[in-house]
Amino acid sequence: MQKKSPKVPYDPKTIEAKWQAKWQETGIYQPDLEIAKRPFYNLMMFPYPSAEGLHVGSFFTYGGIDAYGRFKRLQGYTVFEPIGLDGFGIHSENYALKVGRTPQEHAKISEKNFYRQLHALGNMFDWSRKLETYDPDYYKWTQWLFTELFKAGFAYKAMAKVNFCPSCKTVLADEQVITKIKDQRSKIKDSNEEQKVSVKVCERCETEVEMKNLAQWFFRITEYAERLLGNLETLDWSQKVKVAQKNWIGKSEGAKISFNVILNDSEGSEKHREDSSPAKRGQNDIRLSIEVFTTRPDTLYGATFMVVAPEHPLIQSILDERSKIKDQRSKIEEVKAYVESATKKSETERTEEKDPSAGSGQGKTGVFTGLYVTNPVSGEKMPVWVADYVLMGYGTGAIMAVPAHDERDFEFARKYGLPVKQVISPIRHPEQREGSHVGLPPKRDSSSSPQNDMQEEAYTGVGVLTNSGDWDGWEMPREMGKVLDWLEKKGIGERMATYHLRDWLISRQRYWAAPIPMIHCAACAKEGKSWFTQCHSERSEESHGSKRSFANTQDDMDGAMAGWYPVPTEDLPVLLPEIENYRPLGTGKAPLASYPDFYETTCPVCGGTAIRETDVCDTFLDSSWYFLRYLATDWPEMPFPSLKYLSEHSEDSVGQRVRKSDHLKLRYSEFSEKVKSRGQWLPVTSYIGGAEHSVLHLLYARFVTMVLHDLGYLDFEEPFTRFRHNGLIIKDGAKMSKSRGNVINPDEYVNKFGADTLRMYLAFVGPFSDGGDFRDTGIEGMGRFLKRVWTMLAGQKISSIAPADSAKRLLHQTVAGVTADMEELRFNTAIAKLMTYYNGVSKQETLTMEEAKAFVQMLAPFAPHMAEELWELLGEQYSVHNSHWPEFDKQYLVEDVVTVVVQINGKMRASFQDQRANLPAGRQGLNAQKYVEGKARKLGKVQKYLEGKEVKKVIYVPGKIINFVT
RNA sequence: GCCGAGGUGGUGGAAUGGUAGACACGCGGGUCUCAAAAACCCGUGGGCUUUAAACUCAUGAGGGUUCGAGUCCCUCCCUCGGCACCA
Repeated sequence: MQKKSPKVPYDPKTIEAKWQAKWQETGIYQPDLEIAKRPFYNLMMFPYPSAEGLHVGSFFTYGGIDAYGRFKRLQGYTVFEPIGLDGFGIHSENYALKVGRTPQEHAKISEKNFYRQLHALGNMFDWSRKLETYDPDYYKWTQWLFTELFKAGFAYKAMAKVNFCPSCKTVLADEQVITKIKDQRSKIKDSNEEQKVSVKVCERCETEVEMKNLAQWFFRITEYAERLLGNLETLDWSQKVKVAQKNWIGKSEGAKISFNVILNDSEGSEKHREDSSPAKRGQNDIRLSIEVFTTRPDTLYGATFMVVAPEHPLIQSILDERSKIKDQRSKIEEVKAYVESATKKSETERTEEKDPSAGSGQGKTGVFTGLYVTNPVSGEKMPVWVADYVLMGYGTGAIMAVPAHDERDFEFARKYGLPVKQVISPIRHPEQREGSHVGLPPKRDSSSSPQNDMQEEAYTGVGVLTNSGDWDGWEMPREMGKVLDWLEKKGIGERMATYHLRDWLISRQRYWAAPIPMIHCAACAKEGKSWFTQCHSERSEESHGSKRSFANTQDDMDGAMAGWYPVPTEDLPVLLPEIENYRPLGTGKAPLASYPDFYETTCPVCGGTAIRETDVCDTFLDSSWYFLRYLATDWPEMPFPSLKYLSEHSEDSVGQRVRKSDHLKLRYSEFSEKVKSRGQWLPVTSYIGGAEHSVLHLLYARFVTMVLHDLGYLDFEEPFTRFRHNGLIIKDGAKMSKSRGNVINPDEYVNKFGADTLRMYLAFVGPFSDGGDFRDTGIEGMGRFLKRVWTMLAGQKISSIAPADSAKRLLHQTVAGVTADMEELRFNTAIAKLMTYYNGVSKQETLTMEEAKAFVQMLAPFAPHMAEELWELLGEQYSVHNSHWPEFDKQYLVEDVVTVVVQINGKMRASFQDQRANLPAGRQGLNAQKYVEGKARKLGKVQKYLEGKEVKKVIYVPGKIINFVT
């Protein structure tokens, strides 16, 4: 091949500016959302605009996702690739505070910086449809979403023990609290030991969270626990993320069992009962039993005591009654003191003291309440204890303790000398060993012999029930169903599942977020009026006659939500006012609570004075629906393409009730077709983002989509058909952040090497789904590669003749390999194949047009600017991104099908088949003869060992059977 | 403790059960140059060997299945991520 130097040297700066301008000008990345053929919604998680701007990690992620989108585009899809900013939130607010600007001012600055960097990256973003969550045109609909959730009974305000970050001065959702293992000096006096302590900290600032009792807004995400779990199976998502969600939802199946409280064991309560009027007694009867949740109802006969959480309401009321009895007073005081101290402790303290793995002292604490319950199956009397190892927030807040078969109960029983009763005896399968279809052998065989009640530890393995009346001999857990049936038949218990998932705590006591669009009217509250009593009926059938029955929450809502009204849609958005002091207060109140101008308003129902909610929304609400908004950023009248919304708000909808709203001028006939067409983009075809959002954003987005579906606004219930996670680029083993001072700004690399080189380098350096530690050794190598490609293609005479067969084979094999890699987001190996291809092609005598074009097309996803320039130099029409991904012909993939047979003395000893096409990339250039011989040698070696003979020769004929002559 | 993902040269990392280390970085040598940089060419897991060929040992450790194992199975060790008094 003759090397000619190109007329122009490779100048990424000029090239990149030129093509970015041209893309913008021609609008090739702005698909018409209403006539798109083969729509492909290529979504990436929009960035949270921090002060430091994008770092190389974002280039790694966004560049990779864009490469995938461009690949899809070249495959003939109409790709919609939007971008925006998730700009509300603490991070920006803190930064604004630090530099003494308002968040609004800061947002403007960082917006400019982010969009500049995102432009420089050269992605095929549709810049005509960007959005920012702090834009009133956006958060108007975030607020609308809140009100819709409220109206459907999914939002409620309640007192709850919530996580509070003293540094961020706001409450946090459960999902925003993470457990950290810290090395800490022991808090125990006179101990200087370093010990590992697990601490609950704020996800953002890693400050240890406190528990506070505050009135907060929640979303009933728990209502959807079962569906969120069940649907996971149907989703094409990274396994990793599915597992994380499954764990977070944390379903355990078991039974709810009622235990009757024994009241006649003391005169006092007997007397109390006699005093009671029949009506009051009826009330008492409800309180006379305590429900527990257990996953091991089979061990019910082994339940020897009961433990309730310190916060358990039942215990509180029973204590109140008992305190009337004189001789119980000291007991009561003891219990009260315990409950008080336990509830005061932080979650961390509670677990810290009792976590045996933390190495600290004698585990669990608790006190006897003086109460007894009856074991419903054995009839035995069981003392009721209160202990903080039982959590109010899980199950029913009360457990039946089966010390023989539960490690925690065992520990507690041993400490307080409570009885232990063995009811499971391990199965010994002597001859079952082989065909055993029943699970595992007992975990510990050394430990507890079942006959011995003086156990050393709890036996939690499988086994057969003993000492259990009718149940004796049933095998657990295989025959658990029999136990449940039995309990349900007798009315003692019923099947029940509990979930780790808690309701989504949505309110925040900060400033830079969407105000919660709720109004509280004290006058209405007094009269017990609420939105549910005043406004609900008028829209109940049409709006909420969905699949879900709202009846169960309805009653609660009427009472608990007295005085609360959502801001009417036509009054949205509730604008976030620019206030002077937006610093968080730390009092449990938000900054807006200091601004009467903001919160003073009138009641939408009675017209009296009322107060706005001053808490703001969790920013995860902003991001839970943004992918819907991208499709309607040009529609101020509608949150997202939704026929239901349109029909409710249009003025001339056929067969629909006409709604008169001054600001809504939608015409049904005009919009319905558009809405339908745009709806074809949903659900999102491909979503790619960080795995760190497994249980935050991704779960919330699923929840919100499900609600919108059930309310009729969407016709699908899962937002993201396919989700893949990208890896995280870290620096020196830690996440990049300004506080750590390890942020790598991509700007300098873009300036020095160009965006193409940086994109390609980042994509090449490691697997997309893993990420890794950033280092720039080797980026020059990628620069060299692109320069060489440039030199070859820009300076070379391209021959118009068809490539030779061997060249064609190399090309088609590369195309096949790269195509497969792109589909699976294996960008690093795709690029390696392109480099191998270059190495092969650069040694050829001539480069044909077919080869050059295909090469440029395959390069285009990674180096989009340079590919455009080369495409032009090849004399092709703008744009390479409008061309078509190269095809490959299978006939070139299968070079030789060889069957190798090893025969010794005419007897077949071994065989294998091999197709050159199936060889991995690096081996495709190998000489077939050599390859087969190499394998044969190995085979021969084995035969030599077996037969003592030597393989002397290999006969190899392409496409034919090979015989080894011995 | 439970769940998940891993452990391959000096480095990042390749390998549908079929020549382990593709591709790249780095390093060594060379061409060009007064010299350097750039560019280009050659080499580059260990052992053995002047070189080459050939041989041989190598994918955390140890077993197993197979004609053949980095890949599949079992046991163990280690690293990273998630969850955790969840009844």
